[in-house]
Formats: sequence, C-alpha cells, structure tokens
Amino acid sequence: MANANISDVAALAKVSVTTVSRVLNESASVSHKTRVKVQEAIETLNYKRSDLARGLRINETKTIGVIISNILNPFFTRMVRGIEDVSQNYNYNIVLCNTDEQPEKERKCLDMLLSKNVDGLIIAGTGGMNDYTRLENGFPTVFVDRRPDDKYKGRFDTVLVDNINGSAEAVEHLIDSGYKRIGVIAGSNESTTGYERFLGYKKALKNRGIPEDESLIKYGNFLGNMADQLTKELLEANCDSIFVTNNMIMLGVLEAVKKLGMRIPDDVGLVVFDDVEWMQYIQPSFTAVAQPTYQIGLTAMTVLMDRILNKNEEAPKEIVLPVSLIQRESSRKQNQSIV
Amino acid sequence: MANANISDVAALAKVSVTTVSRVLNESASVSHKTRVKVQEAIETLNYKRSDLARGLRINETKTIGVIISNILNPFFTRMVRGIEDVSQNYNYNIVLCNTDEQPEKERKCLDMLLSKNVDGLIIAGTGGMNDYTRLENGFPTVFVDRRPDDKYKGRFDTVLVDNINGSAEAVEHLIDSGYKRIGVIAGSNESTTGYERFLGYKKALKNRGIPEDESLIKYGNFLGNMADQLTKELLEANCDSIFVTNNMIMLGVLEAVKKLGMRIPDDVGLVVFDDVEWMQYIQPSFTAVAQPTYQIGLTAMTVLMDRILNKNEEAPKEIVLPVSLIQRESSRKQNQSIV
DNA sequence: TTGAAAGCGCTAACAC
DNA sequence: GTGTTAGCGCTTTCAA
Repeated sequence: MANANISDVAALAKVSVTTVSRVLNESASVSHKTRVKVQEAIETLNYKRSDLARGLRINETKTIGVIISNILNPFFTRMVRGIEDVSQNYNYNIVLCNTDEQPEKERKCLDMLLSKNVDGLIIAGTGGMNDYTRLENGFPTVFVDRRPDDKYKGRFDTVLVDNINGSAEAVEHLIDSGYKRIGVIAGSNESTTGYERFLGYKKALKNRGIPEDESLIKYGNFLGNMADQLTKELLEANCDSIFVTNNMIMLGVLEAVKKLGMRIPDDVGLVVFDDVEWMQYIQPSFTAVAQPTYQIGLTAMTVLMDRILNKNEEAPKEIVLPVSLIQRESSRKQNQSIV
Repeated sequence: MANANISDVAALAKVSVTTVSRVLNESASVSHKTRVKVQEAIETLNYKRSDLARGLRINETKTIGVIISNILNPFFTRMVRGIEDVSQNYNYNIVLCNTDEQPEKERKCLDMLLSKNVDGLIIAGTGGMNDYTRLENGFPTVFVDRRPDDKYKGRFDTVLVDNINGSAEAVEHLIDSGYKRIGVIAGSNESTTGYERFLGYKKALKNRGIPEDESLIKYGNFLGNMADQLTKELLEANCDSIFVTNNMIMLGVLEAVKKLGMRIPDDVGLVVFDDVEWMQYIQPSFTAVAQPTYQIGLTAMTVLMDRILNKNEEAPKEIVLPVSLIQRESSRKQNQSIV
C-alpha cells in the first residue's frame, strides 16, 4: 500500500484537492462540515503531506544546512544543539555537513545543500579560498565562529566571539600566575579563529613585556592531529606552560604530558581556549576560556530565521558574544620549576 | 536573478530538456558534441539541479533521518559521525533529530522525517510505547544501540552491543580488584540498554557470590540529570566503587566526587560503560567498557544503504558488536578503605 | 464556500 | 541521438 496522497483524501472525502489543501493549510474558509469530513479522511488514510511536493510548489523546504568542521568537536556539537533547539520551534530541520577543515569538502557540502534547496545556511567555513558569491545575492546565510574572507566584509551576518582579547586574557593570566616560558600551539592561520587566537597570544606577551621566542610557537591545526608531537617539542624547548588554542589540540597535549610523566600544573601549566564540561570535574581541573557555544548556535539560528521568515533585509550585522576566563587548577603554579 | 532551471539550460544549449536531463544523469547516449554544449550551458548559468523536483519525480530524497537521544552525548556524536561518513560516500545527507529521551519528541521527529520523505531511518528509540507499525511494511529502517519493543521482534535490522556481558565483565573486574561494595547508577529501564546494563551488574554479583544490596542501587537516567545526587547517596551508603552505566551519568559522578573531596580510585573506584577519548589522558585515567561507537553508526548506515540501494529483502538481522573492557587507573585499588 | 486547471523542476516513456 | 509530453503531489489563481 503506497502512501496516500492528497487526491486519495479528496476522493474519500468527496471534495476537491483544493479543499483538502485548504484544510491542510488552514487557509481560506472551509465550512465546518467539509473540514471535519476531510479531517476524517486524513485520519483513516493516515495521510501525511509530502513536504517534497509542497516544497517544490512554494519553494521552501523547511530545512537549513549547517556546515561545520567536525561534529566530534564538542564546540560544534554544542553549537549544533543550539541551532537544533531553535529549529524545532519553527518546525525546521537541519542537515549537517562535516568539512574536516578541507575547503574541497566544504565546497562539496555547499553544492549538496544548495541542490537540496535548503532555505538557509549556517556556515563555519574552512577559511580556504571558498567562493560564496552565489550566496551574496540575499540568500539567507549566517556565518558562525569564523568570519568569511575579507572580500565578503559586511555581506553576511556573522556570530562569533572575541578571540583576540579572550586569548590575550588567558595568556596574561598564565604570566601573572608566575609562568615565564609560555608555549602556544596555534590552529591554522587559514581560519580567523586560528589567526586571532595567535594574535591574542602575541598581544599578551607584548602587554607584559615578554619577548617572543620562536621555539615556543608551534603551528598545528584545529583538528589536533599533530598536537601530541608539537607538545613534546614545546616541552623540549623548556616551556613551563602552554596556551592551547582549542579543545581538539588539548587532547594531544594531554596525551604528550601523560606519556612524558609530567604533572599539571607544576611541570607545565595549561589554559585552553574553549571550556568542555569535563574539564571542571577532573583533577586538576582545567583553566579555560569559556565560549557561549550553545548561545552561538542559538543566536545564529535566530538571526537566520528572522531573515527567512520576516524577510528581514537590514544590512548584515556582526554579533560578538563575550568569552570569559575560568580560572581553575591547571594554571595554579605551586613550585618554580627547576631550569 | 532566480536560479536557472533545466529549461534555461536547454534553451541556452539549444537542445531539449530531455537531453539536458540525460547528460545530468549520464543516462542513455548523448553525442559528444551536444554533451559539451550542455555542460557549457550548465557552467555559464551556474545551474544546480533541484533535488526537490528530482526527488518528487523519482521518489527519492537521498536523505536519511537519524533519531537519537542527544547529540551532546559523545556516544551519539561518534555514532552520527560514522553514519555521516558512509552517507557522504553515497552522496546522501542525514537529518538529525534529538529526542532527549522523550517518547513524545520521538513521535514528532518521526512525523517530521516521514513528511520530509526521507529514504530511510536510523533510530535509537526512547523505548517509550512508540508506534513503529507504519515502518513495518518494509520501510528501510535500522535500529541502533537499543532494540525496539519486543512486539517488533525480528521486524527491523538492529545494530547494538552486548550490554549484559560488557557490564558483567566491568563489575567483575571491580570485584576482582578488591572492591566490596559496588554501587550502580542505572539508566532508565525503558530502554533496553538501561535494562541490560543493570542486568549485567546483577549477573556479576551473582557470579561472584555477592548479595545484592538495595542501598547500593540507584535508578537514574541516561541524561545524567540526577547523577550528582545519586552518587552522594551511594557514597553515604558506604559504597567503595561505582559502576557508571553511561558517560552522561559519569559527569554527575565526577561532580559529586570532586565536591566531596574524595579520591579516585582509593576512596572510590570507577568503571564507566562507554569510553570517551579524554578518559585515557586524565589523572587517574578511567577504566571503561569501550563500545565501537563509530562502527555502530558505520554498520547501521551500511546495512541501511544495502536495503535502499540493493532493495535487499532478506529477513532483518541483529548485529551485535563486541565491547571490550579497558583497564586503567580508576579501578586500581591501592589501600583498603577503612569501614 | 468550493472546484478546475495550471505549474513548480524534473524524469522517463514513447516517438522519430 | 534527440525531442514531445505526461505526470510526481502539491498550491494557487481564477471562476463559479
């Protein structure tokens, strides 16, 4: 038994499809009697309207596409949950795409989502040279976490956090806690987050009058692939603390520290950009720059729905959400380490 | 400028829409010359085929619906990533739905996804009295992690792990490590996972000849809502170790342990069902029952695609993936605790 | 208050 | 190798 369609319902209720459509959409006036008849027919046939056909006709899918780096990263997980929760309210669905930071994959995702006729897009771009020109023409799009390339400046709504000052505060905290040789494992400079957090690190050193030391600076990526190895190099360069620029890198750092049998915070102090729930519960707990991750998703989706539903045509805006340094045990220096 | 459609392309290339369709689908034979003409037209118009219209016509959306409890739970996150990775290979998309373990939400998700005409479904059910009869008629569906209600026995493909023996092994390990009063915080009995892991706990006690003690058994849920409080109660009942039945509960346990200033594994030993990456890196590292989470998603999606693409009509099967106990530091008893 | 009919963008007989 | 045309399931003018 194939699924019933609108004409099956019409036939059973002995009305036209137009009338059925009217009761489905609660549009125009339908007499009480017919309405009931139709509803009964719908009930008995267990009819479900095809969003596909409807979408084709009225040109909306009630679906929005979300492009992120990797759902395994708790940062994106929480963001997606924020997006999801808003979308449920509007009876929208989201379809997810992981780029793994590969511009090529991002392009493919974008193609797929556009082919799927999504009503809007939320993008945490890879920062590669991706081409968003086809979205510039008013297609509802919100960028999150990372800004699109400068050439799109002012063209898209953007929701992100203050990476520079958040990072600077974190590093200054390390310095003020007595750490002297502060290493950093930066994410890729391709993304604005990677770049800005590194800038924050440099800013803090400058603010505190500490010279930069190339041996304390390692360039990794936000997937955390090489973090293990880079941490070892940092430790060999006698760093006494590390500013970890995202939570994926953090895992590699931990792995290296554990393998080398070193102790946090005495042998090496730690501050992480992005706070993950478990960091507060472990021994020692981790000092972190907390981002309002869920809120980012929530805000982005709200802005997006405003564009879609209210056809809001104001100039795109950039919303910067605050971060906050949460001081815990991993940055509490107790003994001066012997150099 | 609205998006170009297939007839725009046809017009520009001076061919019929059929021909355009043919080159799009690489079906039938099209002369090299026309093919090139069409491709050029596609290029210049930046044409993207509408999956919506196509889907309506051929009755497929290349979309599959995934119903899970909560994407914030790393278990589901990894599972979803497994599903995603397979779906990418087939050029399928997934749309996600969180139930938060509420049967009502699950029902709503199911309705939405079916209205969206998804080609298939992967479901980690809430275990409430949800009605899957409309799926029984051969709609491609795979259940994961949890079995559907017994009345659907043998009706659906299912991919899950051996919860009973995995749990039993975990608890026996605790006993064999010298722990005597082993508490448990169980998930809801609604889901087969909750029920079976609890069964595994009881089985282990029986195997080792230890009597059950009601004061050491707490009933929580897999959201981990009350885990904090329940842990306190367990500790007050003088338990010397806890079998934690999922990773969300784990966070509550940690919170309580930290607040009470107790030490793992000396004051309280710990084994968690489900291994999360960070558990191996922290001090002390956590003993865990590792589930092949990514593999579950991968397998489920592979089975599903086989049903969809190959119209595989064999009897539904249940695939049980192995779990393994990973012994780490949280269950390594050092001093006998003073009672 | 209701219905007939066109059409959203595409695919697939069928004809040439 | 290529084109004409019907129709997927729905919404929406227009007319009654």
